[in-house]
Amino acid sequence: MANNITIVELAAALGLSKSTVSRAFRDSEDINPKTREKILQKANELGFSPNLYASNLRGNKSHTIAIIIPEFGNKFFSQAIKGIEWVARNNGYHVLIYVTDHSAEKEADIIRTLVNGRVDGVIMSGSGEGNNHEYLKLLQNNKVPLVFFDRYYEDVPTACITGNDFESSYQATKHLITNGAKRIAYLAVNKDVSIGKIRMEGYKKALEEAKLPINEQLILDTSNDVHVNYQDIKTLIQIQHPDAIFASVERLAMSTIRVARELHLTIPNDLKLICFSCLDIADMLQPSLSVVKQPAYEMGIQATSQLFDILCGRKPDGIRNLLFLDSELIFQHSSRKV
Amino acid sequence: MANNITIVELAAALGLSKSTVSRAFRDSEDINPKTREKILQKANELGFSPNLYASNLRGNKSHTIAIIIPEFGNKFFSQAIKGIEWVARNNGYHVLIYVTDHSAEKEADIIRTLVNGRVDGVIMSGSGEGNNHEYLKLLQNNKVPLVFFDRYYEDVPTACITGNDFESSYQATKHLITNGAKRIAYLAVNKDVSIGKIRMEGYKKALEEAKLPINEQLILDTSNDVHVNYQDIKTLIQIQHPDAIFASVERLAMSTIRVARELHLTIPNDLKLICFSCLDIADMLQPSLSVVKQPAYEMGIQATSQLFDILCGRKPDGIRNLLFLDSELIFQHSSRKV
DNA sequence: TTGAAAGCGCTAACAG
DNA sequence: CTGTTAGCGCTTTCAA
Repeated sequence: MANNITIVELAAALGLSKSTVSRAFRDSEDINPKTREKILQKANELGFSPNLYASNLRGNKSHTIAIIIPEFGNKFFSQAIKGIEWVARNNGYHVLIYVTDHSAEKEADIIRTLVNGRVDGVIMSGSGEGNNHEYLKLLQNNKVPLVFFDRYYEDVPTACITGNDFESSYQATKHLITNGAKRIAYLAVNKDVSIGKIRMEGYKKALEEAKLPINEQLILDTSNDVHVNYQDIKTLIQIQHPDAIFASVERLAMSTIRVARELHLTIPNDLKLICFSCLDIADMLQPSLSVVKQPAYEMGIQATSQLFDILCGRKPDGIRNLLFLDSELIFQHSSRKV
Repeated sequence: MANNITIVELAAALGLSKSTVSRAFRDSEDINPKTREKILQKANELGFSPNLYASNLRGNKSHTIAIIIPEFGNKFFSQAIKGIEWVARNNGYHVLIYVTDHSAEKEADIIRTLVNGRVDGVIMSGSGEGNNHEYLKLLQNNKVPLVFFDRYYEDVPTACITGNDFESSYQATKHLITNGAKRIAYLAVNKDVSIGKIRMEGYKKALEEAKLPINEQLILDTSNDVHVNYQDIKTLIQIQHPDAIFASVERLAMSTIRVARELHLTIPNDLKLICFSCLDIADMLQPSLSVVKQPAYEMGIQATSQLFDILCGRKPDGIRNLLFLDSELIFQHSSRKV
């Protein structure tokens, strides 16, 4: 709860006016350095600091940004947030965090709480579902710039930092083919989000190029429920007998490993596996896991830098502007020919 | 940037007074439901929402809490934050996040930015270093309650949710002994923080009970630099030849696995390993990793609930109050007798 | 260089 | 149930 002592009391204690005290806390040069010194010292002594809400109300800005992400817990988002927090702090900004659990509805709710001045900008990885992104207009109407990272909506014109997912998916799939795979299953996340679609297109391109059939039975659209996914993956493997799996996100690969274990299938002998993941211990898994590793931290840094570019007027808002950062392909045992 | 349209304009557009409009947005019952409906509808139409900073300035509260943690990226903190965010949102609160990189100085800096009304409460896992926690008095002076989770400072009287670390460490060490270990090394984090000390005490108790010597050479106080730790662990193993290692945090166990690999030591044959970790794929590692698994999500939930208890006056602030949540001991291959 | 005064947009008595 | 009014604590002209 805000400070008890106010600028008026501080001023009184010093025999000055509140305007002078106020100046001491701004970058104002209209003040005698000695006076400022005296004020700052007294403030420190009395434990005074200017009330944030009064300042913001006058100044009309919050020095706060929001991060909105669909899930929390994998290395990708952890790293990205770390980057975001770092840049924000260096710019004297604070960071609010929101998790949607992949619910577009929650996403919309959150957005609605942000347009009353709470934040100066938003960095978001989209939760997908539906394609009505009207609520994002709220941000625009309130001049709150938005920057996407990783998962963006194609119909929303704004800056966006993402991976070179088409190319990586293509390369990853090609790698599986090179290693002898012929029936490669693709585990998709939400096809409504950019990455759901694009990663799949890379996969399809590799198949086409190798003259392998694109079998829709081998493409599994997954949910956000880990148990449902487990069952679906199990069924897919039992019925379709793929010889390789390309998981578009880490958690699907983990479920795959558990299913394989239950079905007594050996990776990579019976089933090859590769996935998108930022796990730093992929090489310690049994078997070591082949991954497409996105530069998560860098993505966070870039997204936030772009947001500040917009906030500082160095770049315009509301312009579609995609920046692709290269992922690293790390081939280990899980995808290798045996 | 805040909304352009104000409560006054909305009132004008409806031919009402601004107090009536204000009431429509509070839980006030002093308003005709029909009027409220009309107001809310018009507000929606005009894209109005009450300016946050004006409300906060009047109401003297921010509906925001802060999380301060030393590091970011391991499952423990991810899960805890998830719990915190969940409870906060259910209470209509927003969550600011701050990472200190284990720097007590940064921690103090952050605290200083929080006492101007920015937050109503703070949830923190201490970064340790030094034992001058004077800066935390700032919070108390400004009536901003603080709740610790996991890593607390013993000299700060406040609520604290942590694991039953003494018991878990004791059990984990005992387990290593039962499985034949005689020279058990302990990898400590910062001994200034509660967990650094307490986890080590559990380790020592188990040794004493088994009449094994407590060898300070086998206790490694680690830094926050992964490379330095790697070297130190390597040196420890090469010179002291421990037959087991108890790592007090996950990342130290990961470094140990890498060192063992470099030195061609097999786990658990040449070296047994157990550690504190919330990793959900500990069983997929090679070898599967024995862990002390703290209820991270639950800890976040409990810490935040307690904070709200204090905020709502259901509990007093500034009282030392430790709550211990039981960890789960999961023994897998890395610590087993061969 | 400092002070006086007018709000920022909203809330909460109080009166009607 | 609705309107009037007096601030919340600060910033920022404008005048001194």
